Formats: sequence, structure tokens, C-alpha cells
Amino acid sequence: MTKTSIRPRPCTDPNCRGRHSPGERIALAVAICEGRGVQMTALRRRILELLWASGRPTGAYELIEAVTRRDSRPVGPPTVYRALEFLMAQGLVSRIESLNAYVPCVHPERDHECLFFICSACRASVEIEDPRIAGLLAEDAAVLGFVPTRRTVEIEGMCARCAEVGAA
Amino acid sequence: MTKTSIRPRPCTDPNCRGRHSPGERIALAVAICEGRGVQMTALRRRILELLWASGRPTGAYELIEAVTRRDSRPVGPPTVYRALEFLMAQGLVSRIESLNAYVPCVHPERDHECLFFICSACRASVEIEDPRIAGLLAEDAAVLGFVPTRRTVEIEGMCARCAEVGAA
DNA sequence: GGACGCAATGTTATAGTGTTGCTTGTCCTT
DNA sequence: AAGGACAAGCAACACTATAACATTGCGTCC
Repeated sequence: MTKTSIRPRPCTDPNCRGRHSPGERIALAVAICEGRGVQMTALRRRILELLWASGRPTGAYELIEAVTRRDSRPVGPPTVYRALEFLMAQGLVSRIESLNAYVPCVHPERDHECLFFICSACRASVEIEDPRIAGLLAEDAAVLGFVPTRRTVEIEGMCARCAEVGAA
Repeated sequence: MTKTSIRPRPCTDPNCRGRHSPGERIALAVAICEGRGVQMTALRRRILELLWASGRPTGAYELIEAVTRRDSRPVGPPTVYRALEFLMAQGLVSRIESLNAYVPCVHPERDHECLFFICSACRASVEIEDPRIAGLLAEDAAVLGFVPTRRTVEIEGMCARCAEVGAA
């Protein structure tokens, strides 16, 4: 387990486009758990670290392999799925439904509704927030008399970098 | 295979909330395929019928069972998945990512971006269109230099009917 | 300090979802 | 009839997720 002395810094810029240091985001996650009185255990932290290190949506079985490799001991699927469940419940990780994969949440300090842009070419994903979309979704829900509990907004396509490379 | 003589009627009301007769929607799907020069085969049509008959997002393996039962012959997973792939490519069926399930598309006659409201209680889903949301998604994508190819917008929660029943 | 309670993790097996590769059939064309 | 193109059948397998049960570690209470 990496011991960091990085100070967690809550981000207040909804347009930051996720440019944060993983170490700092992990420190923030630890601080959040502490504040809530829930346990950021070694395993949970390891998985969060691996997700940050991966740099793209990562499948549960990839994580199983990665944990097994890194900690030189085998872990079973339920172990990893339970850790992911915890991390998602704390808003530290999001699941990308269209990929059956998981990404670390860039802004766990905010209770936010985020959308994901996922590049089919490089498999990277970018998380953004758009309160206008959140508002319209809430409005549409209200018209239907629908009470939302969970929102999934995922846009697949080609990111700027890959489009550039592909065109060249 | 049910032979219908229902005349397909394109719908022009984006707020119709999906109130269409399945038979008429299927006739429309047949007409669309004919117009495009693609084959609405017996199997593909059967699966579309079963999806309409189901009334809620339906898993691929449920469909396998349903086809097997209805047509008194076994069909394998690839058969059904290929039919679903065709139906999705033609815009006649949508996949609900958060449920690993499939729904018939209410408005195949329009090239539309739809969102789904999915009730956790009764498992029903409602498809709506909101061009405002589609516009904002396109705008956000443009800011990122991202070229979208596929959009997934799914809202889970409790529908009006179930909320009413639950409150009573 | 021993017994208990509780949360987290480990273990094994299995359920559920989706794909690959290859063969067969069918219809249409020449 | 021969050949091509598309659809479907089939067997095996890969990937994703959960169920059911056992174990560990730690704190508390008598």
C-alpha cells in the first residue's frame, strides 16, 4: 500500500475536465471515508489505486488479475466486486454500463451527476458534469411523475486525439 | 408468424409517450425494412413481436426461451443475438445497457436520440425524446472535440404508477 | 481473558451474458 | 445446374456477476 502525504484538495471547478493527480484524488477519497466513518481498507484502496493507474475504464476481471499480480496473492471475483460496490456506494467509482467496466470518479467530493464520453479507439473516458442536462432530465422525469434514483449517460465515439491521429 | 393487415402509420408527435399498438409498430418495421431493401425474416420478426409482447426490457436469454417455446424448436444464443444486432442496426430495437436487456423502439421511423426511464419496481421502461438534451450532449461533445457515434441515457427510479401504489 | 458480535474478506461453485468459428440451408442469379 | 450471398443452426467457449458458506480480525462486555 502506497503511503502518501498528499493533501486532498476539493475541486470547485465543474469544467476542470478531470485534470487531477491520482495521488491527490486517492488522498481525498481516504479523507472522505474518514469523514463519513466508513473504512477505506487496504483492498479497497488498492483497487481505487489500480483504477486511477489504469487510465481507462477497467473490467472487474482485469482488476482481479491486477490485484493478484500486484499483491502476489489470488483474490476471487466476489472480493473485488464487493470492493467495487463499496467504492460506488461512496461515490468514489462509477460503473460504465456500456462497457461493463469501472472508472474512478473524478469528483467524489461533490454529489454530482456526471456524463461520460468514451472513445472507441483509445478506450479512454472523460467524465464531465453538465447541470443543464441534469436539470432537463429532472424536468422530463417530473413530467412523467418519475422519481429518479440513478442516471446513466454515456456517449461513445471518437475523442479529439484519436480523430486527429486517424485523420493524419 | 402472425399475418397482419395493419397499415403502418408514422408518428409525428415526439411527446406521444409511446402509446402505439404493437401490431401497427411491427407493420411499420416491416415497411421500413422493405423500403431499405433489408430482410425482415421470420425469426427477426418473431423476436420483435416478442419484445413488443413482453412490455418491458427483455434479456436475450429470455428471448431464447420465448422463441423456443413459441416456435417449438430450440434456438441458440448466436441466432438470437444476431437477430437483435440486425434489429438494433435498423433502429427497431434498443439495448438497455444498465439491464443487459432489449426493448422495441417506439419510433423507428425517426432517426432519434431517445432516453429511457426504467422503473425498478415494475421493470417497465418508457422511451422519450428530448431534443434539448440531445442538443446539449452534442454541444458538450463539440467542446471536447468528441465525435459521438452512440448515446446511452438511462434513468432508473420509480414510475408514477408504482410510486402511487407504494404510497397507498 | 474468553465469548460474542460485527464487518470485511476468502473460497468454491454456479448463474447469467455474449462471442467465435464453422457448417448448413435457402434463395437468387447466371 | 453452378455459384454467390445472406441467414440461420450448432457446439464450444469467454466474459461478467452472484450465491452460499467459511474464515479472519478486531472491538466490547461480562
